[in-house]
Amino acid sequence: MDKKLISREEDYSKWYNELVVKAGLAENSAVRGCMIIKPYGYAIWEKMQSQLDKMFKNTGHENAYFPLFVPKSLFEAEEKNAEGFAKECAIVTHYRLQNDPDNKGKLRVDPNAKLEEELIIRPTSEAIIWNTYKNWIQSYRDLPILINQWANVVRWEMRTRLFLRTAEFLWQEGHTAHETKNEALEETVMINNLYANFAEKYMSMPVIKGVKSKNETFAGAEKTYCIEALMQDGKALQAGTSHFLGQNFAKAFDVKFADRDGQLNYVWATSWGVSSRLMGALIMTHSDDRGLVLPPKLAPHQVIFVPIYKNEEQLNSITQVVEDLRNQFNERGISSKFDNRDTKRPGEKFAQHEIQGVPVRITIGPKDLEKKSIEIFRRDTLEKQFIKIEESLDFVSKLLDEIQKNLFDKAKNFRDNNITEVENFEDFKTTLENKGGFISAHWDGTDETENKIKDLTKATIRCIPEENNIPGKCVFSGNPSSQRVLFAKAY
RNA sequence: CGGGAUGUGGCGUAGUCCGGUUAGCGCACACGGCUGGGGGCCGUGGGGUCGCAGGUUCAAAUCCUGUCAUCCCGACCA
Repeated sequence: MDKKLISREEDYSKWYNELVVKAGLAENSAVRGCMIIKPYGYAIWEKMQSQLDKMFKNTGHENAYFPLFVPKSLFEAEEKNAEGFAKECAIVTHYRLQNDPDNKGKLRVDPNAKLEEELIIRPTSEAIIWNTYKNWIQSYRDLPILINQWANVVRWEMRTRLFLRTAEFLWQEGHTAHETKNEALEETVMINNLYANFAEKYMSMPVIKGVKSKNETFAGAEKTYCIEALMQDGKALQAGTSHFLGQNFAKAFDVKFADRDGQLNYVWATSWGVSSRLMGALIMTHSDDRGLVLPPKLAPHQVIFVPIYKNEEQLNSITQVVEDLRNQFNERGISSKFDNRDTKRPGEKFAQHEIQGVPVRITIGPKDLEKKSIEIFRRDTLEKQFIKIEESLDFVSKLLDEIQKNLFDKAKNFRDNNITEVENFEDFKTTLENKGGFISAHWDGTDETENKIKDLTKATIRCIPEENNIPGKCVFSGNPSSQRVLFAKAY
């Protein structure tokens, strides 16, 4: 691995890209805009996945799986949704290849194998799922339907970026059907809170909960709730969305049910999702110039043991101590790994685990065994200390909690320091230019103003936060505003 | 799709303007040894259709034409 430290003074996206590759999380694939997620990166994703899955199930949801292909006729049924995704679809038009008569050894698309109806590779699954729900729902007794799907989707974006925006990405998408508007709205809000909770408790990433402006609302939704995070370069990242779909999809796919009074009604719907983009969020929130910094709750292993030895005899006595400690850790729910590769020297191991963000490293060598102590290193503050072996279990257990909390506090502190309230458009522009981050400003609520501000500054309304109802005057138009909203440049 | 740039062992590159020995270097890799508490040292070695196709020439990584791909900046976006 290159010895050069990753420096934030260089271009931030270059820094980010190098970090992702060097930490062994992912790399660009030969297929345009697609990414290969390597085992270490996937292990982190699995941690997120299993935690989220648990949270969904605790709130009454079940997993299911729907097809990758969406027939075009289904896709176009909900007009706004179709329009929103039309420009970024991958489309299957043929089903067979044949030997190319003009080009020996090559294959070509068999012109006779054209599909009667094209298949869209799902950019999201509302269409195919609602076409299915139509057959599942007749009565209020069939409701609610609370389903989540773990899947890949494809969006043919012009410009891509590892984890943050790839042509194919992994996500979960929840699709629920409800008897009443209120119930659907409650579901939407509940999920948004669940996402916020996950981001803050597990990713140690502070988020702002709120609602999207009309411009930024999901295509086909009535209302989009979201969680927004701030990255270290001052740009905002949409980390998760939860949509109240009203009856739009029910009407588009003709999903009616007999209500408690025997009346036919359209069902009320929600959909919500988070994606492998959260990996990018995790990386950009905590990493430093020495690499990744993982919150203990999402680290594939929380503790890495590195032995220092000159001969096999020494290694054997170290191994005994390590195995004993690992058993104790395991019983306490602390995951660990013993890096006893004899193909790498200690210095290189230190560097590797550091760039991979392992929260705690324990080094044990002959000198330590003599003193019955071990060296404990924490990744977040880079501090080392020596601890008696018999005290190490309690120490590490507390330390992991402390790291988890410290990462959150640090990120929150940064975030809070980068929310600036401005009262006029001049300040708006200079703050955005010089400081970045979120700008809290009054807005008259019109698309027109939002678009003009976007054209002039590239900043968009990231969200209309909850719990902020003090009226004022729009920073751009001077017209009355019901509350402050958060502007930022976004990923 | 518009503007810009770049394609040379696994990775990063020199050489291209001004054609001329066997295409050079660093990292990585393999072997041997010294080592081992922060990416260590010495020695030896393997690995290249210079993106692809065509042309000019005694001679092409280098010049010309075409083509493909990738990256950056815009429009688009989880």
